[in-house]
Amino acid sequence: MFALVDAVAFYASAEKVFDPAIRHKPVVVLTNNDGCICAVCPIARQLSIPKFQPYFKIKRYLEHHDVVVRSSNYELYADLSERMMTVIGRFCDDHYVYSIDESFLRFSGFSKVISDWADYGQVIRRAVWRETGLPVGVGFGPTPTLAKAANHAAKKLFGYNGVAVINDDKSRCEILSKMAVTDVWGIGSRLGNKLKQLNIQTALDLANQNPKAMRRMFSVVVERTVNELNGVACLTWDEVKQNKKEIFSTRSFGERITDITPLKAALVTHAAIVARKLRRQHSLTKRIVIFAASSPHEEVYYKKSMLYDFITPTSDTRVIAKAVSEVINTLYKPDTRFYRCGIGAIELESEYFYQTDMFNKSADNPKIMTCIDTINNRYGVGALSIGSEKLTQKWAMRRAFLSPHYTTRWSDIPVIDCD
DNA sequence: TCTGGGGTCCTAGGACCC
DNA sequence: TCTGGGGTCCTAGGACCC
Repeated sequence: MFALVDAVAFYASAEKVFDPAIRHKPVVVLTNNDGCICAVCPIARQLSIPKFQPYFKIKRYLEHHDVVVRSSNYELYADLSERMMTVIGRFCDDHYVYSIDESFLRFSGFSKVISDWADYGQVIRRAVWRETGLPVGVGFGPTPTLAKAANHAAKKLFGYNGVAVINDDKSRCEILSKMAVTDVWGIGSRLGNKLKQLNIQTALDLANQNPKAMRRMFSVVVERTVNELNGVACLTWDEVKQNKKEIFSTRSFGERITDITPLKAALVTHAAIVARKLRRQHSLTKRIVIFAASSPHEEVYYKKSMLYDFITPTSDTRVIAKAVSEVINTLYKPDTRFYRCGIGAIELESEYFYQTDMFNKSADNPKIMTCIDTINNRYGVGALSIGSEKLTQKWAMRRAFLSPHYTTRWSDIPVIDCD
């Protein structure tokens, strides 16, 4: 049995945890640079606020309906996420954090102990609520795709109260028949449109297709989805937990940049983020892509990207930052209004099977990196960083509606006034 | 006045080489 | 006279997810 646990409108719910005044109000959270709406709480959802619309386009509508608007407080969300995942982890024998607010759980042998999965789901919900103040939905299913579907039912369909279980054909058909095909994990709007032309409307319609025919018409991914919807496991636990094959860090700037110094500072910061992510999954990269670009909405669009190959694969922040120094002059173009930049590690290999080079000594120093990671894990990311990250903060993101860092900054800790 | 997220994986098509 | 294969690498863009 698998389960998928995720938070209801995570960012918006996180904003409500330490701010009782907005708990019963419509709340939305914006993406980086206050660009788009990315989270809509259930109360705000009733106002049919669309996700991923540019904020400035619906600003007036939000004001008119007295909607509380917040910038992304990533420091707060990351910390609450970690607490939430720690609680969830207690209830299964293995779990995999799939994104900041969702986690796959695996239960092997639990069926002998647990007679009622729905009850068990409520136990998990109550524990997370009690210990973090976050509302979560829980979906159980015999395959990861069905667990995802049950999770959808738990949160969106009437009568489930936050927990749904698929454990026989009746519950499976019941839930899948009420789900649109585009609510299935892996079926987006494009595939959805094509499927609708074949009169495949609901998730159950899709489940009833011939898997081989689906493969011929679409892809092996759709075939796998059909099988999974029928309880035939195609994604093994190891595949669900697989390491990333590419790791990117990209960001748009708070304001357009024309100087080379802030561009370099931003890219070195991305180098540090990518290297940290690589180390976390015990990977090294042989090749990275470094890019900078103007806004695609600009009249003349400028984008330059460069590949950089390392002689020996690396996950060392300093080595990747040095690559930035080497290419920055080629990337930079004077009088260009840079809008975003980033770095991606695109050819990864495991650090456990590292092949040394006979003629070139690796510049990596794992001990220094481990030391930096340990300090940053304890005192916060950025406590220790590469000097050129700090050259300037001119590129920092815009966050006009930022809430306090309640859990990660001493000065922001909530105070209860007892008078 | 002007504003438009970020991450991962996959594939089609072009360039180049033998 | 005219025809014409197959592999690798790179890039851009599509698709999906949250």
